[in-house]
Amino acid sequence: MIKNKIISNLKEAVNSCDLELEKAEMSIEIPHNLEHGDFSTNIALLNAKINNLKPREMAEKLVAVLSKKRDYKSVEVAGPGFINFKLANSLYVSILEEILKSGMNYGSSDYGKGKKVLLEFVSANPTGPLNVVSARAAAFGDSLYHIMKFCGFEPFREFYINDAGNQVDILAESLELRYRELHGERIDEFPPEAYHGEYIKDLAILLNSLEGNKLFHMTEKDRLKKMRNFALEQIHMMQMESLTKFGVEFDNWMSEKKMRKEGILEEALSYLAEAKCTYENEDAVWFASTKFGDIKDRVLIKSDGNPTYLVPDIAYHITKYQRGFDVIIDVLGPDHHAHVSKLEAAIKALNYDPAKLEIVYLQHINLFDQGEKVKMSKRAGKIVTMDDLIAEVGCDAARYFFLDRKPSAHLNFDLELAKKKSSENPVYYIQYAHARISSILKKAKKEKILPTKMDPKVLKKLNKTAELAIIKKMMSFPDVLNTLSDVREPHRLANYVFDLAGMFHKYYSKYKIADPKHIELSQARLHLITAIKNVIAISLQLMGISAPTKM
RNA sequence: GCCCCCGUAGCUCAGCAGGAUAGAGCAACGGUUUCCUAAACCGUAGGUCACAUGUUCGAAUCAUGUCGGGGGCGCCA
Repeated sequence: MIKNKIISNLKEAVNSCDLELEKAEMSIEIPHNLEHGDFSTNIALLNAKINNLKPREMAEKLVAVLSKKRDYKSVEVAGPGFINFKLANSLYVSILEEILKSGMNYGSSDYGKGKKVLLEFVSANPTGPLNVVSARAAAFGDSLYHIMKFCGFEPFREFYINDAGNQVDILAESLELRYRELHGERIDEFPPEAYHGEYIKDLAILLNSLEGNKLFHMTEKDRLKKMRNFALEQIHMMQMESLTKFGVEFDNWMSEKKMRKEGILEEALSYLAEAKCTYENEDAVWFASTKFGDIKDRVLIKSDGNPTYLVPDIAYHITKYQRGFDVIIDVLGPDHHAHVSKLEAAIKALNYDPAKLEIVYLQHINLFDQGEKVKMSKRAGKIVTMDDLIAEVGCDAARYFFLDRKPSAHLNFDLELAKKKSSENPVYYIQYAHARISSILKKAKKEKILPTKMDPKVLKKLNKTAELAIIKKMMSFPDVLNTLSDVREPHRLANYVFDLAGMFHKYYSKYKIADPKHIELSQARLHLITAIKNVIAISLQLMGISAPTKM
């Protein structure tokens, strides 16, 4: 909003000076150094050449016009040709008023222009409890959903259930073995590819309590089918429960089994055949993906007649396109980037727009406890699950720690730190700022110095550097949200709110906020911290973290 | 061999659609409480932004290459 104002002022000035703009995309920045003003632009550096001027000369011409505006305390040329703006205090006041008026809607916008966005995340195999990578995906996807919604996109959350295919058969067989064990059978060698986790034993016990030995009277085929459906259903419920506990919801659960029943695999295959990019070789059906940028051709139908995982994957993505999304975001784990070349090839082959598909890769997580890396082995069934983690550090800390890092970076998760209730732990530091403000407001209310309405004359009392800096920080909030909804990086919000909380704590310890001796000044400050509280609360809400009023 | 991610303070990491003097937290050291929540604050110290070349008014940021770390490359999913 302020930025737009500056841009239009600049363009006016350019016109009135009879100058030209070669590169219209100048930057309007908030300089790190306060001496460089509140905002700064490089317009003259970018466009001096075309006007046959030196950057500083062009900047001076513009400044001559701009400094007549009332919104700026000063407009100056600096360095190699930057133009630095200092805002008039009245502008700060009007910004603060706007923040307060917007309340919990501050920062929301129509920036996304109602673009329909499909966000697919977690999509863990239904063969076991959710692990920490799924937890990271859940925190990431859910926050991105809320942020994009807040920024005017129309996002849609989807979980793809891989409930068909080979690994599901292995799941059924694993359960069968545990079930037979329960009935006294000795299993000498539990196959290495089977699922070894304790949860399979629990499922066997549960199944046994429901069915007893009835299952042995069925044919093997029927029994395995029963095992499979039972395991899938139970594990799916387990996963949903974990996600609910974590505060993560989905708009749709897409079942591969169901899609297969609807004949969507055959449909996908026939589309590819129609596009003339399949062929047979050695009893298998191949996709000529090299025609579309892949490094080698891929098998679609194995020589045993079964489809590879690629077919349902392509079929699923066809549905994503058919459902009319403008943006399709796949949040994938660290071991999936090899899929994408094949998938993209298929999308090109079928003439869908590959630019609509965006892949976000989440990287690995290493858990550390007491400085030691926690060793996990999926094979031996020794993994830390999402439930373990939540039980250990709590939802708030877990979500914050997952969001604090950019998705593409490996994440070292310090369990000890996440459990700490001190300023070392950033999530407490932020929540504490919120609680502290709540407490001050409560006290001010009791002492009857809490203002009931806004008065610009009162707000003008805010003129300390720290106060203006905080307003400036809050002023950038909508921009931060818009940018991160564009680049899909919620970690920027975590960083932002941490900074804001820090600014508040420092401000608090330096200045008395609610002081009955100075009513007007106190009221102005109470307005200021109310605004801070709102911005912190909004940020935490978007990250799925609670904002306590008392700690 | 090919592909993806990472390399910034002792540690964990921000900053990267190019901008002015590179930031924060932790750890280290030294301080702050008759005062609205000390779950806080202040101060000190700490850097060849892995390296090289290029692009330009300007590079931690972009490009190419090198080195180092992590992960991935089946008619498994």
